[in-house]
Amino acid sequence: MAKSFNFGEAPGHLIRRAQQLAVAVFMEETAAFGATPVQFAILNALIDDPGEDQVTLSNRVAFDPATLGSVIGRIEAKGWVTRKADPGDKRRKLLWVTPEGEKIALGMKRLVAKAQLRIVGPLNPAEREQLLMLLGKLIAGHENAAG
Amino acid sequence: MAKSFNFGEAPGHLIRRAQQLAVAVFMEETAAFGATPVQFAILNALIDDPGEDQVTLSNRVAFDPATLGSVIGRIEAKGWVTRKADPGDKRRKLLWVTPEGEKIALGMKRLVAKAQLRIVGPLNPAEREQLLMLLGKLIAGHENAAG
DNA sequence: TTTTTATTATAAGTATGCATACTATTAAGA
DNA sequence: TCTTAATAGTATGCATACTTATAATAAAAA
Repeated sequence: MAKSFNFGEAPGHLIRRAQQLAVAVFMEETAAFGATPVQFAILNALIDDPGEDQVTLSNRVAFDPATLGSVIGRIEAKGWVTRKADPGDKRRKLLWVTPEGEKIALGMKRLVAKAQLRIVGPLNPAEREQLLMLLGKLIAGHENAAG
Repeated sequence: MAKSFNFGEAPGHLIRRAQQLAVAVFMEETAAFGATPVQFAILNALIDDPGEDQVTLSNRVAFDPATLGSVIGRIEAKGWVTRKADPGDKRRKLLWVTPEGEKIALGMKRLVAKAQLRIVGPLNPAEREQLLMLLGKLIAGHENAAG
């Protein structure tokens, strides 16, 4: 039977599936910590650059600012980060990771690395490098086209 | 400064970014129709296999059954699909695309193909094929490991 | 300096995506 | 047959994710 559109092999479909399983593997490996991939990414980014404002952070990790706000609200409620108003610009709220949040991020680090390895597990080393290179090029190409 | 974890180059991060922009391109190309990638996928799948039940469909397109239910609820409200109870098994609800839904799917088809091309636009033909192959292998590997 | 524009954060609305629980129904076993 | 297990679908809760709107503040322009 003639398929009306071969959706199953379309880039969009494959990328969605890959994202699906990447998140699943991450959550499986780090279940003990109760942090999602996004939450870990934020903690991690803030450990590298403490006192960042939400917009700068959202650009750095490629999150929608509105989404980032709600995510930060959740990890703030967990006591992993704190928001403090910038004295120099009262519109801004600067973000810091709490000792508790730092403990979580550090504890997860090894497991996250393991998860990342598991995600590309079905590929051999050469293929892994290829995939990361191609995804990087894909993303860079769209970034340049947009911005 | 030593980064605590090189998240920006991790497979999970790159896959998330790719998914992000793939959806954005899809929505941009097909904005006139008001259907999301998931909604289009469902319409399309049901055109190929009319009268399918929700669980079978959810397996075929790799959607969570609970999510699929709510998605179908929305496109049913739009009048694009209808749910009819299976006389042979009253638990099942069989799905059909309405003429209106078929019109939408057909109208979108060309634009979706264009979007898929745009998604891999930054890559040359050889790289595109490589990427799809690698993603396919990645997904297949995890499917076999899980099920 | 007053008006306009831009920026930052938040809120509201829509749409996935998954886990869990619950109902209805069917199938399997004792 | 009666009980138990499995299945299909729905509902609920949590967590993204983006768009648009709004409020507050800041910066630029008239």
